[in-house]
Amino acid sequence: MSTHLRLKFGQRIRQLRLASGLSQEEFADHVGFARTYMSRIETGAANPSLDAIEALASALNVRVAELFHTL
Amino acid sequence: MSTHLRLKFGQRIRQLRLASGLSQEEFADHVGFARTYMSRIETGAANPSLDAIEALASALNVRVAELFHTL
DNA sequence: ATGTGACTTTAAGTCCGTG
DNA sequence: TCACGGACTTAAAGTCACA
Repeated sequence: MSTHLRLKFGQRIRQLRLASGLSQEEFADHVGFARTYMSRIETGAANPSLDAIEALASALNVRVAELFHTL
Repeated sequence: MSTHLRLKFGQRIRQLRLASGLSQEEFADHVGFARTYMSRIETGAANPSLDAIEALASALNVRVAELFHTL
């Protein structure tokens, strides 16, 4: 039940989102997610599906594998 | 709505599961999933969560990033 | 040994708000 | 601008029967 990965994943998403210069809400709109859901993803509270992970990677212009390289 | 990734992900899981010499049912037991759910994952019908993906990687003794390297 | 349909239970994901 | 909560709605997760 390790929430490690969710936490690290969220931190990674935030890192890349900040690098893109977007606010959480702007980015959420871009991905097509609710802003509250983006918050929960970045804080590690959410457990996103593969489709959701793919949407995040796509919005960040990186491949899914790159989201996990550092973890 | 691209199911591409789910399909490719399922194929990758099946590839690694077969390489380990386990049947779908044996592997499902090892991961802690229902056999029918494993079938859906491998066929791309299921949209597994990050926690589920982590459990699969763990059972296969690979890092999550490795599951996505080839996709 | 695997895929699928029909089903129930749990959690993902949305939308309203607050500090 | 973001974290967090409550009350939703939709889909993931798991069970069972059958081909």
